[in-house]
Amino acid sequence: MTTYITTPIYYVNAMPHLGHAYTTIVADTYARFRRLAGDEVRFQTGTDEHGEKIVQAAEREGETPRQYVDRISEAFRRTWPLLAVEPDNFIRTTDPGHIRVVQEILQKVHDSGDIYFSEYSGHYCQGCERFLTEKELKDGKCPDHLTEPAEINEQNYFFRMSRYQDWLIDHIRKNPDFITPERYRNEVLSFLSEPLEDLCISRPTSRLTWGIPLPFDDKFVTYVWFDALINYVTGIGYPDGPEFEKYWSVAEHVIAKDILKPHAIYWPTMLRAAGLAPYRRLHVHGYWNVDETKMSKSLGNVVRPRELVEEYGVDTVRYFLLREMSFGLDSSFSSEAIVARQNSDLANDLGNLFSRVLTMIGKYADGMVPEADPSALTGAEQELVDAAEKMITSYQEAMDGFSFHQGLQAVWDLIGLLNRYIVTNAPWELAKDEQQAGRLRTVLYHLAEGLRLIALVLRPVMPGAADRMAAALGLADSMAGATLTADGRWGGMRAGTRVDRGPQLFPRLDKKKKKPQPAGQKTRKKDKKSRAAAQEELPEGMITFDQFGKVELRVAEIVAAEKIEKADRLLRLTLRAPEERTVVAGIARHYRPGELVGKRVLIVANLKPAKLMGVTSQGMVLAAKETDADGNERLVLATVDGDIAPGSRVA
RNA sequence: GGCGAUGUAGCUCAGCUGGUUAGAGCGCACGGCUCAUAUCCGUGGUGUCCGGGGUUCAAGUCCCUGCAUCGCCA
Repeated sequence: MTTYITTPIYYVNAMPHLGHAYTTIVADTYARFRRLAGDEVRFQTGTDEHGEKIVQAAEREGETPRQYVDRISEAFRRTWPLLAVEPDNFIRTTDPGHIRVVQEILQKVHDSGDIYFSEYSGHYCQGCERFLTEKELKDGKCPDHLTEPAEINEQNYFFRMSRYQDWLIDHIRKNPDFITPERYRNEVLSFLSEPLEDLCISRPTSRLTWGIPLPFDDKFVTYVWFDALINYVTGIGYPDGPEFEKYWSVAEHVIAKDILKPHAIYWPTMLRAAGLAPYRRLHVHGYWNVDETKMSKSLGNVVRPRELVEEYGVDTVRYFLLREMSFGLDSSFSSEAIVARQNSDLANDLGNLFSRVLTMIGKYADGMVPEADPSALTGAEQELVDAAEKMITSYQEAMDGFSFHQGLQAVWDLIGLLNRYIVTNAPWELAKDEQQAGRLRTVLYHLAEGLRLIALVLRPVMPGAADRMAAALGLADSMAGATLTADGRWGGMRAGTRVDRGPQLFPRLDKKKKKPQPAGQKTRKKDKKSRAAAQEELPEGMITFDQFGKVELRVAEIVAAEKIEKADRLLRLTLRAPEERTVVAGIARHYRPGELVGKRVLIVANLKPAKLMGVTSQGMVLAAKETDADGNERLVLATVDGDIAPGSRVA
């Protein structure tokens, strides 16, 4: 059996965050799981590097697009080892091999008549990198970017996607697991119940040059999605590499729900038009909310994988993400939740189980796994063996269906049973009685064997911790090449194996140890008593709801903006909130005055006025600050998600 | 506005094609053990299964309707 698993290639206009980390860890875990099941596996990730937004981002950073994409792509590449993610291939859409294949496919689809030239006019939004329909506009502006789209009348190439609509509907209906979980399959079918429009796949070079030139018309470059999706086949050597034959028929993609449409609709129809088979499965997951709200730059609650690993360790992070989220649904991320998982699941249940078993083998069996005494077997052992085999089966089913949380639950059921088995059989009592020596050896053997199976199935999820478990069990060498078929059944532990307790697998974490919370998070409702208590011993860096309430935040509309002479980072803004006021903001390096007018921003309205470069500032504009790996700062104004009157209070 | 999903214990969620006193984990309370990372084991409680109608011998589970939240589409 073979497996080909991919993550999306990540758009390099932002640094890696929790969402990227989750998708990639899922794919890595699945790759490791399939290898454990005996498959030959190919796992690919990479970066998507063309398009207008990249050009703009590069400009902001004062770099050429090439320098910029090299830098960010490298940041992604360097992130994966921190998460114990080991892809077989890291593809970039700026790789010459990829570019060549994209052009070949375009030519092929063009030759077969599925690409045509047509005139198009409409409202083009730069932020969205696409034309907006009349109905999408709000007050003549793009609802997402609050900017007025440009009226553009241009000629472009279109992919005849509509031609494959019926085929696609049929294919999805006939293959229930083509798109999973089911909710997303339904969503796609519902979308397909309306006539599909053809896809505009070109951008004129007059507007954009950072892209792959169309092979049949050098006055155009390729639309990013038509370019990016093709990475899944170029990465395995399409058209004539041997790997392509081997892996394409079993291709599985993992994505987040925001890019469902390109993957469920554009991509299969593109493949069909190019004469290629569709991928086998598409796995769609939800979002991580951070402290109950969406993760976004403007809220300043973006979670960085590097920081997580530094704080909790890679195994805990992987375990938490896979255990906490029901694949497909949204989930909440918080430091409390991860600490709770670490302490109760990893330290108390699993870590402590290893510790107590290994100590007892040390004390009662000279540190060597004893041989079970067949004459001392009871129903308890049978129950344990049955449960272990059942665990392996449900684990495999769950992992294969991307139900990682259920797979882990099955493992923890066995961990619970082993802990109970210890208590009911009380080896410390057996050790006191010579007559019970056979019984003691039997119990200890069964415990060691249970641990072996647990270490085995945890390898895909927590590779590092599983290695440490294997080492403690004296199985460091044999575990490395283990498979579920050969080693996933009861009885693989050899009597006489020397065990070594080693250091704690998972230390307990102090619950109070916690980062300062980002501003704006919801305060938990508490009764009066505990709220009063909270005031007395407030964790460092936290404020009470009342204290927060003293800050008067408001929405303000920027009506004018101009540079302040001699100050290279200050702008004088005239705001309506709803009264007119002047605010000095240190954003001159990040925004040009012209692009600010009309924006609705958030301000602190009751800040004591202050003079900056001779101008009195009546308040403060909120912006999120980001510092990248190289220490470059970037400011993004905090704004509101929708149309609301200037002066509205923010609470 | 159209389509869809979700709404179950303090929290996070399981409950397949309707069938005995509605479940798990965490948290909480009490008890037990001592091999163990103040860990583990046992016991316990609370639920208008979102509201309102209906079908049925029987509904958290099906139908209608309302509310709330979210998503996709326009």
